[in-house]
Amino acid sequence: MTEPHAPRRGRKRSEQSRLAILTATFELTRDEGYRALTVEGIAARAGVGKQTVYRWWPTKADVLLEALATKAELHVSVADRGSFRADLEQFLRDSFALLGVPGVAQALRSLMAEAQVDSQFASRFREGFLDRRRAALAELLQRARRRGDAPPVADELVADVVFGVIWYRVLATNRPWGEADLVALRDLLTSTFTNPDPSSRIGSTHV
Amino acid sequence: MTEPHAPRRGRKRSEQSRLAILTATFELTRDEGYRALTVEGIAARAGVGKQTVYRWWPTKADVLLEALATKAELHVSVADRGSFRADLEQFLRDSFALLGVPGVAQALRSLMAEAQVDSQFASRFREGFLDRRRAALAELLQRARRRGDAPPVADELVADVVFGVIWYRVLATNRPWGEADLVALRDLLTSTFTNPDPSSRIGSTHV
DNA sequence: GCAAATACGAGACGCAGCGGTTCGTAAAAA
DNA sequence: TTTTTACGAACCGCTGCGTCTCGTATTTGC
Repeated sequence: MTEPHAPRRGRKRSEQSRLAILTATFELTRDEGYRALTVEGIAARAGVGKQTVYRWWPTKADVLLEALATKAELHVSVADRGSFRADLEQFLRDSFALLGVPGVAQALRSLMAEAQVDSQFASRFREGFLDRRRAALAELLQRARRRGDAPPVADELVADVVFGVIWYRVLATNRPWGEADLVALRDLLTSTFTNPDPSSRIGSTHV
Repeated sequence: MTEPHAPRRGRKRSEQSRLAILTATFELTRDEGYRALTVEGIAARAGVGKQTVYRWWPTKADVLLEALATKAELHVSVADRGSFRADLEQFLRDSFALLGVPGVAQALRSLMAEAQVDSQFASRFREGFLDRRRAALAELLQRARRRGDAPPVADELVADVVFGVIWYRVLATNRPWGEADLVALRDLLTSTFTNPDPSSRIGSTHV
């Protein structure tokens, strides 16, 4: 994600400095907030020159993105649990657990905020995080389609609902998660339902 | 929202300057992006002293929040359309239309981003925007409960899904809205469910 | 072993924007 | 008419950005 270099001669990149930068960035964001995160602060805390940060990362948000990947296990289990219902439940459980790790929610909020203001970083954030999560859920859905127990809803909508609810609560409300939330969301997306008014399809703006 | 003053004597607040500031702020954000929005730039464009901005608003985000309320009709229709299904459809239609107004989506993304980084502003953003929208939807849901056609899902979850999907698409994907999105979301939330596995209520962590 | 190449920590630079202050002036109420 | 408040304009010190330049350390190619 950060290695466009393939040096042939000369001193090698210091892995120690790299890790010190990532750790300092993650901890500073967690403890002081993203607003207080500065490149100079990162360098000072990591015992590193500013240029060493600028040499390897385009913005401090990119440092935080990599720090997040390093500090927290972002892997979501895609193990087959027999049914889409169980797979989805585990996916949600993993996601909530990740958000419960100190600093992770803070980092994610900061990254999403930065993505709103820096469109270049937004692309990298999508590729480096958002799209990967979406791909993981898509894998569960494809397996469900094969199995025949996929929800009667477009995959895209399922993903929008899952990630929409999670992100909205993180960004806008900050309500903590409970087991009830998990069950409710799982049940909403794994129930067979019948449309009470099949005639009201597209275009009926009014009653 | 911005009037903590109740002046008794002396020159009155200039309504012309106030509007010039709001217009400049909205247009600068729409055309140049929130990153390029500075208090000095607002003042220059509005033909106003910097202090006139600082006197009435705590941060530039608060100016933008008020500008949004001034420039776009934020009112969501809560007119009774006979069924929750129709009410929800209209709510979504209004929301999509609002997001289609040039500059509005940009402003909302900027405000949400700022709220992630400034917790004081986050409170004001919630009170001044997020909570109002949620209250409007809650009104539709209460009416549906009275009528008996509310969805078989907790009101809070309905709100999380509606706003979650909308915000997630605005913040994370930026996919445009189509009629199909509206129908899909409406149908997801206004269908009768049958849970395929009623025994798996709370607590069944595994299959 | 030596030279070229590259990364390192440290610190300097000019720049932009912040948030606050001080002008002299304009308007509105007592 | 005096007092009070808001106004546009300009200035201040400060912080952080992003770049650049040191002298030094480390690694590969010759």
